[in-house]
Amino acid sequence: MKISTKGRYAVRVMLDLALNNTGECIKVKDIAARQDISEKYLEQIIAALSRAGFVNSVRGAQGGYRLSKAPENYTVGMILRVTEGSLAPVACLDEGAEACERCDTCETLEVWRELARAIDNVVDNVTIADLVNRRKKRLEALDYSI
Amino acid sequence: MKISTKGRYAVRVMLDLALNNTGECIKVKDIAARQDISEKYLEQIIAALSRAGFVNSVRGAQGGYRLSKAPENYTVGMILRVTEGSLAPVACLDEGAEACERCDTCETLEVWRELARAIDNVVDNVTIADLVNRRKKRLEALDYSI
DNA sequence: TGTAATTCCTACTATCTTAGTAGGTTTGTT
DNA sequence: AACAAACCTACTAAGATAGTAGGAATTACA
Repeated sequence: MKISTKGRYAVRVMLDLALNNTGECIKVKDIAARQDISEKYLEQIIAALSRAGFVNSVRGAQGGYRLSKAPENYTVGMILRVTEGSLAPVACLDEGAEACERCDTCETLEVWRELARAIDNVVDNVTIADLVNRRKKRLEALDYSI
Repeated sequence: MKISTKGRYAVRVMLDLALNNTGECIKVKDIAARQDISEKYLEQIIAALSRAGFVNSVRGAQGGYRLSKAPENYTVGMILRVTEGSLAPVACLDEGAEACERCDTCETLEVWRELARAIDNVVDNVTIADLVNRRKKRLEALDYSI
């Protein structure tokens, strides 16, 4: 029941892009340095985000990436699903899963359904914009305390 | 983010023990047959439940297993934690995890905390007794429809 | 026009986890 | 004594995870 590094890193990448958005392109190299993640591995992760249309890429020198929409348009759930695949806690609940023959007598399935709902409810209700705001508030609080 | 077979099977085993409780010992062989799980694999799973004190074992011929307490004393969460280990979605939140150095600026950690709470809230609020009752209701509904 | 910087693409790999299998030992009943 | 059960430990095949590696394509800029 762990979220993989891929998923966790992807969320951090999206947050990094939102926090460092100046209108300019942001290079993988810079994200990798800030987030302390291998450049090469990040390349793969951001490629998935790009394929999903979450970021726009600009090739060549001075190229890089930018969020394709404003941060409030991306939920943590969207990002995790793109990088991790389904967030359902059992295969029976994956999209396109064929019903197993125990389904109708399977008392546990209902529990997994509740669990899936609870998980979705959290990750689909936090956006990258929320994380940006929390970060800002945290920094403000820090300022006052000095 | 999947629950392993071990955890899922463990819940089914506990439910099976609750449903088939006649006061007599229940043999692994019978559970395996009813649940359609390999006997040898089940042995390992039930051994974990036994070590945790969830079931009592009786060795020798006519031996087997029994729930050590009434079904309402076992939550799905307890069972999953015994067989799966921590249900926390990231290692940072595992019991006894040392704080990583990014913790204080890690906006995502708070999301994982919410997620952990949501997961716990589901699995810690469903007991084996609940599953037994749901099964009974389902069977009754079936009876009436005939 | 050349060169450096960047994304893009594909393959490879080492390690860990999962989901079992296998074989034997101990304990208790009949 | 024979049998049936739990108990114990080691092994293993397949897959997932978390990267590494190397180069090709594209573009800005000198």
